[in-house]
Amino acid sequence: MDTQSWDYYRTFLAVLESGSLSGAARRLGLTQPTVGRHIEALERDAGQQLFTRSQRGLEPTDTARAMKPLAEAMAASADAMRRASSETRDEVSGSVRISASDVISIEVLPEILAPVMAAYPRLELELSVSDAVEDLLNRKADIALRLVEPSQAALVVRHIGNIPIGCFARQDIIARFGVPQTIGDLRGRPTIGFDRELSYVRDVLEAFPDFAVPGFTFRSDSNLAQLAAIRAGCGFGLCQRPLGERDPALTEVLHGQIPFHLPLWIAMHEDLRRSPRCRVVFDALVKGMTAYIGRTAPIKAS
Amino acid sequence: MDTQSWDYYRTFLAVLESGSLSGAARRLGLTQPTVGRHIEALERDAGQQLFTRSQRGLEPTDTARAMKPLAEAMAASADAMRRASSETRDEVSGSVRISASDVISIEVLPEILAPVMAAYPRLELELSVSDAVEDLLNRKADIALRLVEPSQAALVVRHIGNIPIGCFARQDIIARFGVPQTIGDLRGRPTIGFDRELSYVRDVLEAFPDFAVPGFTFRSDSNLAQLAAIRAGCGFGLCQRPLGERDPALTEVLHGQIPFHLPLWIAMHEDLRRSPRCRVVFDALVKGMTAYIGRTAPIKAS
DNA sequence: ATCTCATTAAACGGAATTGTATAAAATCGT
DNA sequence: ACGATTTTATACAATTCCGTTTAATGAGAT
Repeated sequence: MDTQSWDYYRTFLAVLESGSLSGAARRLGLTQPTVGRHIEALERDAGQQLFTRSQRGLEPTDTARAMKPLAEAMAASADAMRRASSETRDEVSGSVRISASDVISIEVLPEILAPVMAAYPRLELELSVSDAVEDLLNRKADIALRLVEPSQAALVVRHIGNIPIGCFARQDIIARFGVPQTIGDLRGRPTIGFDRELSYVRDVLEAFPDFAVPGFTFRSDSNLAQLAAIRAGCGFGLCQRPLGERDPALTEVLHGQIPFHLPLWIAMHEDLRRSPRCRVVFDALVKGMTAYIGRTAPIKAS
Repeated sequence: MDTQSWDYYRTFLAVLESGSLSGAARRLGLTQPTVGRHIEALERDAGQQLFTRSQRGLEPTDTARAMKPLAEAMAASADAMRRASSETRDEVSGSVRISASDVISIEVLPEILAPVMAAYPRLELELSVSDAVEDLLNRKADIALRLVEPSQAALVVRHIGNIPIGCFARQDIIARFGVPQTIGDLRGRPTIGFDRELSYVRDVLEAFPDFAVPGFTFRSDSNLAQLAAIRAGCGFGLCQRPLGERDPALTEVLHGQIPFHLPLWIAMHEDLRRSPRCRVVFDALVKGMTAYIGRTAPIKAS
């Protein structure tokens, strides 16, 4: 019936992720024979092999591969339990796990979170840089900042606003290549953009067919890399307008001609609404991100 | 770091649900001192009490209560792993957990599932009678039959159709009270309906304000109990038309005047699409439920 | 008021799991 | 081609964890 230790599932996941008994043992602080015995027990219970042994590790079978997301869900819940158990009553303490995109995580969140940490010395933060949407479902994060509307029940979501996108370049680039007046002027100038077309880029292009994409001369799918390229003077590129505006070395061009904006949502699991530590961080994020969007000069009517 | 056995979380959940160390020990097949040690270890790690001990059991603290849904999620994932691991490659075997409403579970599913079990002797089925929508998220079920559209990502959903609702009564009731010609005629006759207004009933009434609800003379929130009442001759009542039609003792009245129907959806987690055992059951359910809806005579245009 | 039945808490012996040590095999690099 | 460094698999010793037993405490019923 219930004759199976949950710990076996943990070592199962470690084996799956590390690819070998020895690697899993190192990660878990166990020994290789112990890990081997756990897998053995699981296979005995399942009535079939879960891994094909070889000399360079263990290859999972189809069954084991099908079990992986479940094991990951268990791990996420276990981590969330540790976080929840670290919270003391009526005091902001313990750990909060935040999930956000790379640009937001690196360019925006630190300055918002620093005063929170200063105000609550016993608060710990974990920042998961990820765009995976299902983070909150599987409790891989307590709070998520998303650029699409979370379509989940049992979530408390807050629509902060839309992050405007603008086209920026360094002054020396503008001095050398002049100020483009229309999007079409970008052709022939050095531009920074996407490499392979990401799905959301495709969506944007479908929505705005008028926005002719020039052939980018610097291509990367990482928004962070694009931002760094803009700052380094690789050419003209798109980025969130608040980021471009606060960098004194950058100047905006094509003002009002970029029809993109990113809807920003902050979401949290409903169960955490009464959790002081999550509540504090959630409120700080709402306030901070609102200010982040708000300090942008409004787009003048074209 | 990772210094905590996942088994402790299992015993934690058992203590939470049973309310005492002894009860949890009985359920888990452990002993009371062992369970006590597990909780002790968890509290040591959390740095705070999770339960207040008393002589009639353990009362969870707020922190422990906040951890409960996470522990339940772990348990659900662990169960799902056992089910997944029991599946052998290219053979329909192992266990499939189905979630459906009470009426569907009892009146419709058995006849659909019996031939499936006969065809695959090594297949096991678990039937969870529940209306909880988040069943699939937390992997508390492999396949769910729902009467509302599942608004979840990562699900493969199939809209089967709409289950028509009709008004039925036993012949002796009709003989004694006559055939009502309009809904208004139900007033004064014995009727079967809801007790407290359920949320979905409220939604229906909002959608069809013309449908004046008579004061029911037999009230229950259980659709199953209402059906039993109709069959027992308690009066006129609403039920799924396929159910009413196939019962020779019942006769439909007010044909075409009942504006309700229940949209029927069958949903399964995307990960299970390639699982033979789930696939077989899913397909059988789609076929069976389609037939269930389809054999109903269409409502004549009024 | 007393008896009975539950509960938790603590001490001790035993069993099961774990770790250590070693062998065997194969891959990767030189 | 051969050595070095992986890996898994097996035998044995030790520690940890568990179960049994006991005591203590309080609640509920007669």
